[in-house]
Formats: sequence, C-alpha cells, structure tokens
Amino acid sequence: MIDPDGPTPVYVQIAHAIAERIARGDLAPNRPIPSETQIQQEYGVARATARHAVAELRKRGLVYTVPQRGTYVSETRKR
Amino acid sequence: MIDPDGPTPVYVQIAHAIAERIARGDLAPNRPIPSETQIQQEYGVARATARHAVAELRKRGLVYTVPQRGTYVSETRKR
DNA sequence: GTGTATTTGTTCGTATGTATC
DNA sequence: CGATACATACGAACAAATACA
Repeated sequence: MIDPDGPTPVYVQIAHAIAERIARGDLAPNRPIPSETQIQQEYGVARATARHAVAELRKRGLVYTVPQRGTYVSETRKR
Repeated sequence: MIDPDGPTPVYVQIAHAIAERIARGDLAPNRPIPSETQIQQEYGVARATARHAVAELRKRGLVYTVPQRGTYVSETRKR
C-alpha cells in the first residue's frame, strides 16, 4: 500500500491512507485514530514519520490531538 | 559501566548487563529482575530506555513479563 | 473493606544524530 | 542545502491491575 521508493513521501502516503479511512467512515468523528506506535507498526516506519503523517492530518483539520491521550477525528463541520 | 557516548545503544548495554546477571545466576529463574523504575535509577536512564532494555531481553527469551506484576527470569530450557 | 504504593501499559511532546536524496 | 526517514533517548502524564498494610 505504501511505496517507500515512490515519488510521494511516505508520511504523505500514510496521511492519505488514514484520510481515506476517515472519509469512508471507518474512523468516526471524535473517535481515536491509530496511535503513533500503531502507525509505526502498521506501516513499518519510524515514529518520526508516523508523527509527521499525523501532523499532516492535523494541518488539514481532519484530526485533533489531545496530549497524552491520543488523536481524534474532527467533528464534521456544521453546515 | 554504561557508556552513553559509546557506539552501542544504552538500552543494549543495559540489556547486556542484566543478561550477564542472569547468566551468572545472580538473577535466578522465575525470580524478578529489577523493575523499570529500579533500572531507571540504577542506570540513570529514562523509563522508555529501561523498557527498551527489558523488551530486548524479552525478545531474546531471557525473561517474561507479567502485566502489572513484573518481569521474571525465564526458566532454563528443559533438555 | 479501604486506601496506598508498586508495576507495567500506553499516549503524545521534544531533542539529537545519522544517512540519503 | 533542505526535505525525508530512521534510531535513539529523555520527559510527562495518565490508566489499570496488583499487592499490601
């Protein structure tokens, strides 16, 4: 699923994969996404890379992080 | 005893030191090895490093951990 | 029965060093 | 040089189960 040798950075690929799980409803609002450790194991990357991926999702507003608790899927914007 | 600036990672050095104590019989089968907190203090390292060292010993099959209990020296393999 | 201390489990935050492209 | 990525290490906080007085 992740291509370490591709042109797209691994952390972007992982962020994209998680974003899809959110879009699909696999990961619901206010529910935790995989922890950094789980991402490390699931994708076989270093923690720094896992963190980078999460930071990417946070930057896009898809998730929010609670220190020492975890990272959760943002609530769908009211409309 | 532990060299933080050496080429060998601190957690490996600590794992090695404890492995020697086991090999020497200083730590007997089914007896607890030092807790993570004790390892922290004895070697002056962070808990994450102490845990890493214990994980290393577990990986080698030298010890087994009982959640909320402690980590114990594995029984000598029957032969 | 009740509280306290101990121990491992788990999480995110941060920094440093190395290597590669 | 900067971005990416890995490994190591320290810090801080809280949870949960166990052990014991």
